[in-house]
Amino acid sequence: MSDDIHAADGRVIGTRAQATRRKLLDATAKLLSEQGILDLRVVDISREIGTSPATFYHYFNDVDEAILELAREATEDEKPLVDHLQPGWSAVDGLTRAGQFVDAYMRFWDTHHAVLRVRNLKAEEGDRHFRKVRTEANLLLMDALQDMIRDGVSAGRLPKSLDPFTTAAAVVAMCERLLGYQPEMAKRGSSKDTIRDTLATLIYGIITGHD
Amino acid sequence: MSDDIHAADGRVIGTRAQATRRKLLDATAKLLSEQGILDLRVVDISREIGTSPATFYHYFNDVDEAILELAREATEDEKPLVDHLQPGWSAVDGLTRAGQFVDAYMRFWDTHHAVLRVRNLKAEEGDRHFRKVRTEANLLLMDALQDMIRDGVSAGRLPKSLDPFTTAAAVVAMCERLLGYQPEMAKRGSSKDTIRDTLATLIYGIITGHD
DNA sequence: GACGGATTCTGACTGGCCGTCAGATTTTCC
DNA sequence: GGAAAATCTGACGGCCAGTCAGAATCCGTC
Repeated sequence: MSDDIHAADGRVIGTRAQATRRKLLDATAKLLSEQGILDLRVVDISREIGTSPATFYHYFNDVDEAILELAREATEDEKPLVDHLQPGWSAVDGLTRAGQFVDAYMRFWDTHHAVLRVRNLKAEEGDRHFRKVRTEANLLLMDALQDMIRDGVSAGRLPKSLDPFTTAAAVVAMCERLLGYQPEMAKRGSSKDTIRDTLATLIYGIITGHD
Repeated sequence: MSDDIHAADGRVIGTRAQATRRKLLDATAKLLSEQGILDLRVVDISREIGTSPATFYHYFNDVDEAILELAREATEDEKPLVDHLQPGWSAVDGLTRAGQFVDAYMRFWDTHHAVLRVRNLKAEEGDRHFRKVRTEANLLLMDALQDMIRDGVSAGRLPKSLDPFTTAAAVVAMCERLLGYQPEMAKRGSSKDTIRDTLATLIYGIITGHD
């Protein structure tokens, strides 16, 4: 597989075209976070960069394809988060490290939440491509988490009824979804810092079995 | 506020109309779980019950309004779950009780996931009505969870850095989202039972501070 | 510096869905 | 049986998706 960038018809494209494609992707991301997927129209995306819908369809077969590309880019930004999830969180520094992971995750979420929302919707509605992208992204974190959890179980700090893979998934699930609640929680008195500290404490507890 | 059922123009409707409205709601729910929100068309909903789009618009101003109603109905089905979340989970029976809660939650989710998915999407995209419905539904469980968590914190079984409200939100978040991962996890070897047991163990641990 | 082929872009069109409204049909009640 | 109320729908204007033929631009070559 090559890294060349293709138009919708599969042809490799030059630098001018690459710039147009990039502008279309950026406009898609912008409108997605401003208006949401249900009101996203190709006309608007095109207008946003001063071109016509036909141009959009020159680069993408449909809107999904553009969003899928944005979701892949989000996955790239998720990769560095794994660095925070290396085995060996101790009773001394574990909570601090969990906090650092949560900080990084929150930044990642802030940047990409509009796209991730659609990725998750389409994945849950059964779209094959979005499922694949989501699963790959989640496995990045889950593989690392799984190892740490397995350590905790075999050291007897965590109950044997915890399946490491499922627990890892639960941790990712908790992070993802809790941040989705943020705006409503803010209204009821949970500040960003409270969320951060609570999430870090929970993750630290779940993963290591320390309290 | 009365319990009378209204058409889109606000007039109270009779029994024949109520039956039509109900059929439209059922058809909406059916197509929502079959095709997803992005491909949901009013024409299809109407055709499903052998009527015309104009009839749909007689009862709902738009598709959102119908889905909002379905989301409210889901909330009704969520209320009984609170019974499982009464303080006093002990080291002896706590895990069993957590398991019963998870069982009930999984049944609830199975029934309503297509609607809940849209409710959550719209809520996260900032729709006021869907936010309200989601918040109210979540608070049902969170209020009960919060009390249990507060008990755990004041008894010293849970760390003080856990904010009870945020922790309650995290538990709900974990349940909701993890079940969304189910199909993909099944492919990687996490059976429904594994998910159930792991989730129960996690909830039991988070809420009570026992391991 | 202008010519020709390759690349990139777009105007204009078809088809389909949304949402409305006037009026047809059915029910209710006297 | 007939008038009034309730319920339903055919038909239409407007808007957006997606396509295609051809216009505009770019780039290497002489």
